Amino acid sequence: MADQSTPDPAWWDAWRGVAFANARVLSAAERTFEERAGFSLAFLDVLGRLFDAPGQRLRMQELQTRSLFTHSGMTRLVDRIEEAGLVRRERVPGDRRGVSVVLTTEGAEAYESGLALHRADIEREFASRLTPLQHRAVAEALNGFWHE
Amino acid sequence: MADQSTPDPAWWDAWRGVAFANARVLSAAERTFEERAGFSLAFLDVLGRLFDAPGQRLRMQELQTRSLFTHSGMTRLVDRIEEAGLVRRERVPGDRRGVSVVLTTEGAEAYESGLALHRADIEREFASRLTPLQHRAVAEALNGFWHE
DNA sequence: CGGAAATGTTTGCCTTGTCAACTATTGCTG
DNA sequence: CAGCAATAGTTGACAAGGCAAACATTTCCG
Repeated sequence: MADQSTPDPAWWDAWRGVAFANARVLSAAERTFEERAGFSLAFLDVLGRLFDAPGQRLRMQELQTRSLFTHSGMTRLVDRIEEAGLVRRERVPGDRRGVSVVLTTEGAEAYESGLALHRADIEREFASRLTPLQHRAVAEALNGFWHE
Repeated sequence: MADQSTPDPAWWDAWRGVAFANARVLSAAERTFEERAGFSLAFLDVLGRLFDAPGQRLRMQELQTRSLFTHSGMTRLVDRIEEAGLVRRERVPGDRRGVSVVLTTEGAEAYESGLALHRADIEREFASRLTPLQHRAVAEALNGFWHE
């Protein structure tokens, strides 16, 4: 059996905090985002990766590894974003298997305005509950997770 | 437009850290959990709420607000857990609308062994990457999210 | 008391995401 | 350069979750 004498070490509380904060904040932020922005947070995430990429384009593969979707999930997500006119698929010169996903002008605009909305939501639901000191401590402790 | 001169304040980095850590850790932990434990992390979450509840039972409503599912989602999740024999629905005496979800003996056992597995995964994927000081800092900063 | 509003839960329909299998293309190795 | 493994991406079948409406029961209130 598990060791009952160490019920909740600090790392467990830290993890619970992360899991709960993420779930609560995201579900609050997601609730109204779509109707205000016209698209979902999943779209925003993909648009952001493309926005920050050189040439505002990425291969499907890179999109898959940077965000947390499975292969087929990303195919269909990009399908929907493409239908909305925010990205466009292009053949990769020199590799006929590959596809580049390219941000359109409307996509870039949608991203910028969507991001502003989303940041305001996060500021209200998340940032306002922590002190500046806590912001820095959390950022410093967790920033290893989004590069590796 | 948004103020371009404050690109990424600390609270934004803190939020990105939370969101990314959650996604990465959870997807790594989820990958093999089901085959080892015999049930999903969603099950584990529900079983845990029941395990900690007085009488190891909760109304659907309480289950819904404590975990982060919508109403209809919880109905069907409990359906599946019940099919697996880990919980049982009982009528609430005095309110014929209500249902209590009660942990079975197998459910309690499944929870305890599942939790041990899960904690080992979290220790490996999350805890081992932070210092004890960081554990405490993150726990202290975020623990407001799982009580409110 | 009788009907309207509130509460507790489930159901129907649809969207989203996953897994495994499939097609197409490229790279490696003998 | 033949053949086989690896890479890139899509598809089909299906599971899981969301929203709104439905249903059943209880409470409120004139």
